[in-house]
Amino acid sequence: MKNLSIGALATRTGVKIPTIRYYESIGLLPEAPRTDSNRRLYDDAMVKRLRFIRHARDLGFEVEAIRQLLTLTDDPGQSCHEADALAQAHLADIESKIVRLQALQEEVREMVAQCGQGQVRTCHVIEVLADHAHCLHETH
Amino acid sequence: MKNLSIGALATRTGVKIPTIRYYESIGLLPEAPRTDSNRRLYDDAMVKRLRFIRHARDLGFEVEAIRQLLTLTDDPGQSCHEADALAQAHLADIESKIVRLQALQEEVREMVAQCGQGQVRTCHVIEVLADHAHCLHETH
DNA sequence: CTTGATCCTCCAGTCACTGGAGAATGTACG
DNA sequence: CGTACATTCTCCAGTGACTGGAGGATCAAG
Repeated sequence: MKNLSIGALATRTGVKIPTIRYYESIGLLPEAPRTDSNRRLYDDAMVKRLRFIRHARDLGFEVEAIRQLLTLTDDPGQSCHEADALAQAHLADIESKIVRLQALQEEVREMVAQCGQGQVRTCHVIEVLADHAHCLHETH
Repeated sequence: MKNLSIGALATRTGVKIPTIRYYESIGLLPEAPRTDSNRRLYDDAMVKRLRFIRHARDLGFEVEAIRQLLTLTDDPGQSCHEADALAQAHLADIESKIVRLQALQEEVREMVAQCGQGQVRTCHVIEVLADHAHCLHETH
């Protein structure tokens, strides 16, 4: 699909209009071409890019990390050295997030199971998520 | 360990001192007891609670969600009805995050593998993460 | 051609921190 | 015991990532 308005882009991605303009202003999205009357135009490629940004933000990645990931995809001929190091760092980060989410999931499930027996009794979500063993690459 | 200073708590959890005070100010941490000279005192329970908060924030949960999760654990006798609904909602959210992280992981891995052959060639991180099928419970 | 929806820019507000100023307190060494 | 350096205190201003309102232009339908 070509020539989407900013509103159409917003409904297709779940990203609010002011946020889309904000992403453009900080360079996460390229400057959109405009109509004669100065309105922004988007296409399917932008829908995909914006959905990617939205998911990554929702998963706790900050804008700078997303910018790096996007550079990786925007610049297919770039040197492998930098790209690889960057990708490895992000992989470690992703792995750590998955492990901690799974621990959290397990604990909430257990809590719900106990709940089925009448009351939320002993909950140790905190103990599990606080476990330092789940911090794979962090320095604290 | 008892009677930790705010600095000791900060180094044990990786959370900065002003952030700890901020969490107290918004009620995520209880008001810490003070020494005669007005300095905050913490114990191991607070180390665990704070590590939990840090991980959850890092995983993209917002403060309100964390507050709810903490209420679940703080209040073991609470009614099951509310707690269960709340926990189910958080479980769906966690599941969705895991799925999207795994898709991202897969794609970055593939990108790195291609990288081993010389260059970052065709990268479709965006396509995968942008896939609407990965949005399990969201309305967009 | 009017009416309502959508868009524009600009700018102020919110959430979740982050850090500096200035003052008080603690700790360590000569 | 004093003095020097570290740590803490409160208050307040700044940052990152949005979020939303004001005021005005433009578009699409009837």
